[in-house]
Amino acid sequence: MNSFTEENYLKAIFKLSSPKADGVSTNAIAEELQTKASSVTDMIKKLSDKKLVKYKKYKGASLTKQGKEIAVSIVRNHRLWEVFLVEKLNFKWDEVHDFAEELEHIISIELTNRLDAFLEFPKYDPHGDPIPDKNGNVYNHKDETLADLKIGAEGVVVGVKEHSKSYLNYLESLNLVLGAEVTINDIVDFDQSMSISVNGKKSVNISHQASKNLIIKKL
Amino acid sequence: MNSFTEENYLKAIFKLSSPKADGVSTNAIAEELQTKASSVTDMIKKLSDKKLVKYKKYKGASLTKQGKEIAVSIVRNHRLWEVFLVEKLNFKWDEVHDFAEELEHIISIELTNRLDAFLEFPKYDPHGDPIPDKNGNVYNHKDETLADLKIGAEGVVVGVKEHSKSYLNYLESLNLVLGAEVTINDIVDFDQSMSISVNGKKSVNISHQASKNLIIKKL
DNA sequence: AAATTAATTTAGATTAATCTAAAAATAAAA
DNA sequence: TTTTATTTTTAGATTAATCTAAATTAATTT
Ligand SMILES: [Mn+2]
Ligand SMILES: [Mn+2]
Ligand SMILES: [Mn+2]
Ligand SMILES: [Mn+2]
Repeated sequence: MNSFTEENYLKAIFKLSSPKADGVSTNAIAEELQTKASSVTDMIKKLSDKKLVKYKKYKGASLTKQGKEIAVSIVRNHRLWEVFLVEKLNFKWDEVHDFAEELEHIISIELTNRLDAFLEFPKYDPHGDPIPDKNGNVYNHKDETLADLKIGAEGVVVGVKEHSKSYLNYLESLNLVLGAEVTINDIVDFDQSMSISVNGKKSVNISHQASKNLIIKKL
Repeated sequence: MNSFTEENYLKAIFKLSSPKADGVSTNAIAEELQTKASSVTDMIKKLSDKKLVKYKKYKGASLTKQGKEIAVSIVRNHRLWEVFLVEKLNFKWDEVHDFAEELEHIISIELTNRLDAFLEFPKYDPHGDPIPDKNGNVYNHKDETLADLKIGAEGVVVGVKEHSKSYLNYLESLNLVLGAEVTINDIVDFDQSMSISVNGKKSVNISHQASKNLIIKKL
């Protein structure tokens, strides 16, 4: 068995991995987990001994097949529990992450699959993040954000790249929830802030900081 | 915040406490938690420092008001999650305890109360154990077991005193589930084993070992 | 009441996860 | 290609939870 700590390291390395770069740096993991580089070195050695992580001194860490399987199953768990908390217990999308951080560590394929069935096999979590299927396949959104759109373009909100309470609350106040339709009316050249219409209502303003974290599917 | 370990100690002391005796012995706690007496001494000192446990050297441990509140809220959590797992995810009554042992440590009054509401405020868990209410009140069953009944007596199964998989499976094979009606047809004087009818069906035999762990409400 | 047995506590070690500070390796700049 | 800056690793300490073995206190028997 793996400790919660080990599982959180696997999840962090999974999150920080990209198809291009070969290894995740010690500092990046430390930043993600709010810990120190020296602690990270210790842990990735340990995970390497357990054959969950590939590690070469000074060359960063990457997940083995087995390590990735565990990481994906935890992400699957996390997102399914978030769906449960929003759909069944009526929590808001900004309230569920911390609970899911704990629930995700109850590792049981049987439990996860039954939860999945109970929720009727959701494809996305309350933040638009894709839920990995039984076999560990994840189909991520194209990484197109509101900030990438041109004047006149239209799109639908399909996800967020930032999960803080304050950001999610702010989006909600603008009705920029999942499924909302957006039209770009104007872009200010100076700071790239935008005037947009949400669901055809009157124009509101949104900063670049906010627009670049909103994932959009163009219409 | 308290660690899982600390919470498990509080729960153990709660479980072992009785209105009559004043303190729970070190050895009893060690036995309950499958650990050593010396470890227990260390932990109850720590919980005493935190004012969750009253402790006098060599005199055993008991919960303070605050310690008891925490223990009861964990028990409430545990039993509600067990109901969820059986009622919503269709697990069997012998499959849910270990999951609940983990779920119970996600401490949030809000989460617990919403789960309670979602489950429509159940009074008992899948093993017949009473679920403490919002205010921490628990109404236990009278401690009358099948073994206490006389020949000719009738009763309803309302709970179990033993939660092992093998016992629960055995009961199920005899249809001795919650709500089943039992009639005592005969008692063998030698070993106190019983011949009983379940829901009016033909007589089956049950050992004293098994009958004394089945909680019954007389009709 | 003294001796024996049982229960409990203390002393000292161990393991996991963490940290700070210093050393070593790599990357970037001059 | 040296020098400097950054990143990463190592060395050594710390804290929580555990253990074994020894010492102490309490309970039970003689
Ligand atoms: Mn989340
Ligand atoms: Mn999410
Ligand atoms: Mn249980
Ligand atoms: Mn139960």
